[in-house]
Amino acid sequence: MKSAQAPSAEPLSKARLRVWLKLLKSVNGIETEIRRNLREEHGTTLPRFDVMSALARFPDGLKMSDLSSYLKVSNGNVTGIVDKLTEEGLALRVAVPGDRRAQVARLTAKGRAAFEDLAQHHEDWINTLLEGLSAGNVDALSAHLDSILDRQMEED
Amino acid sequence: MKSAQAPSAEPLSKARLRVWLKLLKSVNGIETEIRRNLREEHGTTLPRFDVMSALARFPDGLKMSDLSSYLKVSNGNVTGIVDKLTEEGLALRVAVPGDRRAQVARLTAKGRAAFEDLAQHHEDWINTLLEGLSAGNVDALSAHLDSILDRQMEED
DNA sequence: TCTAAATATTTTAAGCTTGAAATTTTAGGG
DNA sequence: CCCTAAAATTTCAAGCTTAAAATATTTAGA
Repeated sequence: MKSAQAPSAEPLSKARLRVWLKLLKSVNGIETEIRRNLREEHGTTLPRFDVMSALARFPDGLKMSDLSSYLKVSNGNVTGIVDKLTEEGLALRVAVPGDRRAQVARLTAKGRAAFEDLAQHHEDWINTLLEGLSAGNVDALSAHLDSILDRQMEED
Repeated sequence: MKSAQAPSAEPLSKARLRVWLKLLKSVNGIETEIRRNLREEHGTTLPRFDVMSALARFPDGLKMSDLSSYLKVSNGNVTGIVDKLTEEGLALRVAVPGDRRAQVARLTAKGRAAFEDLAQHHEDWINTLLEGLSAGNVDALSAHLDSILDRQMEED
């Protein structure tokens, strides 16, 4: 007895490769535009925005190591970015009582205000860039991404 | 008379922002794994793979400027990468007859062989990373990405 | 022919990113 | 108490990336 599925002209691995390239192109296009907006309209960068965004979610601050694992970047990376934000008065480091190795990074009031402004514009940019997606499209796309993300959870 | 659409607890812009973050997470997760495989198993990097991949598609070679616009990166960027590939005997620059400003970058035989090996592994890695997507999922996801990409075409 | 603008590429400075090494501090076993 | 391992962070070297400046060449117009 034959297989239930029709023979495909293209193996599934090729179709997956093709959709991967399309995924990459979509994300890179949006990311390039966001970086351009951040630079030209706000004189900042995406890594800085990402760090500020993480710190905004944790008003009590985040240990440097928690910040880097949250953002999935190296420890050394966040060191430099927090250094710069601190020089500009947007963030600060606070000693952790009871552990002199650790420090917690926090946004200053100025940093919070700057982030609120950036975040609103960021949402607007994304809303425009994803104009082609209806509410239904968003849900369907989200479900497909979940099946990719599920696999990533497993491997750690 | 009331609007046909039910009031949503969450505005569409928030839903789009959420799916954008998920898109980013999916792509970054896959990309990190590909970079790790390229580094640990083949001693190379994604930018080098991308350049080799572009050159492999154009056996007669690509002008440096065509290469950078094809890859959507800066001119200066490909200069450095082609320099390194050339030092290693994987690529070479050929003068363009009739225009002494321009040069065409090409893969050497060694470069083509190296790329074939990388490309096969790359397809395998993607096939595994996207294991969660059936053929039908791939097509549906692809359609959604098209509606994002369509918009990117417009703005140039 | 001369020359200004356009084109192709490389160079440069600044910032991002990583993995690995170095530093400081803490924790635990003897 | 001592000493080794683990943990938190920073420093470092190397590579990627960009925008802008510099260089070289070609094109087109006066």
